[in-house]
Amino acid sequence: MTPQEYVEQVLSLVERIPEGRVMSYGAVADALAERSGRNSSRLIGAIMARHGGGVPWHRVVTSAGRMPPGHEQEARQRLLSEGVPLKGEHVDMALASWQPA
DNA sequence: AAAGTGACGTTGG
DNA sequence: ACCAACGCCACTT
Repeated sequence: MTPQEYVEQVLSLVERIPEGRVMSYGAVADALAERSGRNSSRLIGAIMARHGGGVPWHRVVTSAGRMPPGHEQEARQRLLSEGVPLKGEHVDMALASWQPA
């Protein structure tokens, strides 16, 4: 699978994250690991940074529930408005974390 | 081909 | 609970 195809897989998956739920970068990488032969949370971060504009990027956070550097404001507001359980400044991963069936 | 890079993850202080 | 230091790994130069 070419890098471009992988990008499409990642974006497709992010589009399937339901409102009010989130996935960590690592969880996205894990979910596509078998299909893609890749498993790097850092790569997901890079992909979201460059190609995340058209998908619900705010539903992808760090494993600790932190939001992307430089977009904390925007992300927090969007998450709040769609009912993602927050715990102070971070997402309550125990409640919000989702993974595909 | 080799070195640089980073919306990460984990661990130890 | 917060942060720095590492580890990591696939992309980019």
